[in-house]
Amino acid sequence: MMQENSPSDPAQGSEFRLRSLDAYEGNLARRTYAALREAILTLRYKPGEALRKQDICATLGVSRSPVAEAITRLSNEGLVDVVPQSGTFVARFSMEEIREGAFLRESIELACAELLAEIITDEQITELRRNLRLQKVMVEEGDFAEFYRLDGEMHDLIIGFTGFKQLSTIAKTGWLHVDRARQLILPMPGRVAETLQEHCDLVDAIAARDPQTARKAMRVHLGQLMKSLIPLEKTHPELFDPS
Amino acid sequence: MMQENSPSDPAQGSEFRLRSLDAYEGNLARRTYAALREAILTLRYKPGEALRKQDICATLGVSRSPVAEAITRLSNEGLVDVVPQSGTFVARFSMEEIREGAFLRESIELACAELLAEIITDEQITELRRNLRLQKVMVEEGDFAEFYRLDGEMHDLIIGFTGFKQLSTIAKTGWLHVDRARQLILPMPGRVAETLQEHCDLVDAIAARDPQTARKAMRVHLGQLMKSLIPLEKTHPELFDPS
DNA sequence: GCAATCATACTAACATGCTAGAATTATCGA
DNA sequence: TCGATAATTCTAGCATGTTAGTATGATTGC
Repeated sequence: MMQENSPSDPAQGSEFRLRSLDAYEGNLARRTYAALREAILTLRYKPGEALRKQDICATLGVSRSPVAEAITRLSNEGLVDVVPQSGTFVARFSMEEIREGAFLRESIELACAELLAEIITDEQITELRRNLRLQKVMVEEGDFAEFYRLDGEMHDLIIGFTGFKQLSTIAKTGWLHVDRARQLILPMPGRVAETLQEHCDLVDAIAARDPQTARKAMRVHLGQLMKSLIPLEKTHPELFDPS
Repeated sequence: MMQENSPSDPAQGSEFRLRSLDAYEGNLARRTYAALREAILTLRYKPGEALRKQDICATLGVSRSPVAEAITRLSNEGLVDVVPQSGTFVARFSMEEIREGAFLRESIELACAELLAEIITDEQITELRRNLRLQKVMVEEGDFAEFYRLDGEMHDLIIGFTGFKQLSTIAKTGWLHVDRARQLILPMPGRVAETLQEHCDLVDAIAARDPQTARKAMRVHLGQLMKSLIPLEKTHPELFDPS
């Protein structure tokens, strides 16, 4: 199978793309997984690119076992494609998968919002509003990276308030593909401000214990996001699955 | 860590519990995973029991590598608990996890039902009704195993009709814990008939393109199921997580 | 008889050797 | 020059050796 790793590539070769395993915790396999995952999600490994086990082993200073286990996990999440007896390749974007991830997260969060309408406490609402205030500051300061971190944290809070432990992980796993694609769009101050407003609307609806409105707010929010992602398939066709 | 594998156990020891790998497909690791998974879900391996890698290797006739990989995957799904440097144990039931699995599936299916209200085709509705007729036959014949298989198939159909490919897998993964616990309750003809009726209500609502009613039907359906599961924690305390 | 200590037998985790098959490159023939 | 074929060099997958840490059971000291 041809996987077109353009040979004339600027040979970003030797691995400056993986953070040291010290940055993570757990056993070697888990840390290797975390390092690879981060590199893939931040596009330091490009979609379609081949993953060279030997290089990874050398760079991280571990044997093939933990690397193999890490790759298995990445394969389960759909971040890499394993071709038997041939090679492992960073998965290309697929608009279908992106839609699916967004749909999954919407499903889960809508259900959570609905549940929360009955059980959310005032302290929890306060925590959400505190997060929103920080988001506002980051928008004003133009610190988009931190804004997106807070964005993720807010969604985590909403899901976590239901008391379910695994749900957030599942929602995030589906969200992976969306997150990776989002790396490609430069944050535009105007759009970020809109996003913040959408977050406020969502939290307002939850705080008002109004699941119907929360539903609509979530719908709008994700709809806007998808609208910004769809053009990517035209502007970066080489990163997308030929479908 | 003490895991109390009562030593005076009737030594169901030597492995008659794993089906031959021939019954599955994929590479050895995947087949080993499938075999173990099936044995755990059908309670041939009991919650809390230690998983002996060596026995598994000997029974299946494979080396430790594929077994290790299989166990890693089971661990990710929460079906086994790995204790570093000590052992691997079949996860005990946890009512919290069961609730969570049910909630996840409900979330996904509700969202799917809502989406389907707009896009479902007549052919798809026909397929659902065909499945329901078969369910009815199985209830009448008392073939509960086949009824539950059709049950699962129906849910798969509903999710599959949205066109999303991975969603069904995710819903099923969450549902694992529910399914395993369900093995403990003997199917009562009366309850099974009720279940069938609930399925009919759900499909009717979807066919009528009425997401609100589908919502309620799903709620009722899963609520009934949970009601039958909750007593298990009292009747089989040894299989549950001390929580 | 009982508690603390030590030896033993397990385990998960990791490292590494080997094999079959795929992709690439080199070689050869026209 | 070009196309087919053969050799080489990759890979994933599997088997197995090694190590460090845990639990268990025996032994000892009281």
